[in-house]
Amino acid sequence: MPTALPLAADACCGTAAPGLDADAARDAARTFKALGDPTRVRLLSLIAAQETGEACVCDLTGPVGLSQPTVSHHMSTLAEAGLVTREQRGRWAYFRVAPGAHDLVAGALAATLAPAGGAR
Amino acid sequence: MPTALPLAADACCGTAAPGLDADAARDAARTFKALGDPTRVRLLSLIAAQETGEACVCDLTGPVGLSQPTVSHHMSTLAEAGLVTREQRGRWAYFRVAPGAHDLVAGALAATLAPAGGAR
DNA sequence: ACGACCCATTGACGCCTGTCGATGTGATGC
DNA sequence: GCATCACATCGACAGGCGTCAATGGGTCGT
Repeated sequence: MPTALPLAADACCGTAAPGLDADAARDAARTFKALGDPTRVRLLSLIAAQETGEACVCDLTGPVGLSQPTVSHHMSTLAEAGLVTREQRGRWAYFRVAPGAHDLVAGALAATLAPAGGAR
Repeated sequence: MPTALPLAADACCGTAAPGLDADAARDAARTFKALGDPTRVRLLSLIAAQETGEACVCDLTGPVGLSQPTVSHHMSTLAEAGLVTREQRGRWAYFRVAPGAHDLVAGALAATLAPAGGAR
């Protein structure tokens, strides 16, 4: 719309190094956003804390104190973010922390804090 | 509401290891939530990409293409999360990535994925 | 075959959040 | 002193998100 003026970048503003491009930022934010809810953090930690490394939904509704559809919804979010994997085994759906979950988050963090690769 | 039944946790649900407590989960989620927006990720990466390691608001409004109040609001969010520090120097406010920003996020991640400390 | 069970999906509701324009507060420069 | 600049705050609005009750779709046991 009609904001053609550059808004007076006078004394300040040297326009130096550009950070992440919009795509990379959106990607990193999507990963972080999936962890941006206390319930999801708790769900993920619950799964990680299991001896077997896996848990079904009915294992999780109790500890978090939420309804089954809500937990299912959160698990969908986590799965879509690539943080957990879902395996349908018979009647139950077993979730486990995705193998690359840690690297996924760590990578997003590294990309954010060291956009130039750290070696520039 | 007559829902006195415990909802029948029959075959499944062994109630095994408890993950993070609610407080720790809320704390970790708060950190991740601050990074859960593409704009904030970009702002953070922009600051980190500066040669001097610092940037003022007017350095940031241009690259992200948002209004000054919006950028200021996001910076407040990042500062409140402990990810950036604000230093008022004369007329300008210089932001830089907080010294412990990386550890803050990495710690939250570790707490989430290894609630038992990995050694339990 | 039928009921019981686990889970996902749908529809709806309230709150939180990202965004902007307008205004206020300090500091700088003439 | 007064205009100008940089930034924060306020008020308002739209969209997204978390939550639940109700329903549907597979699977196991009898």
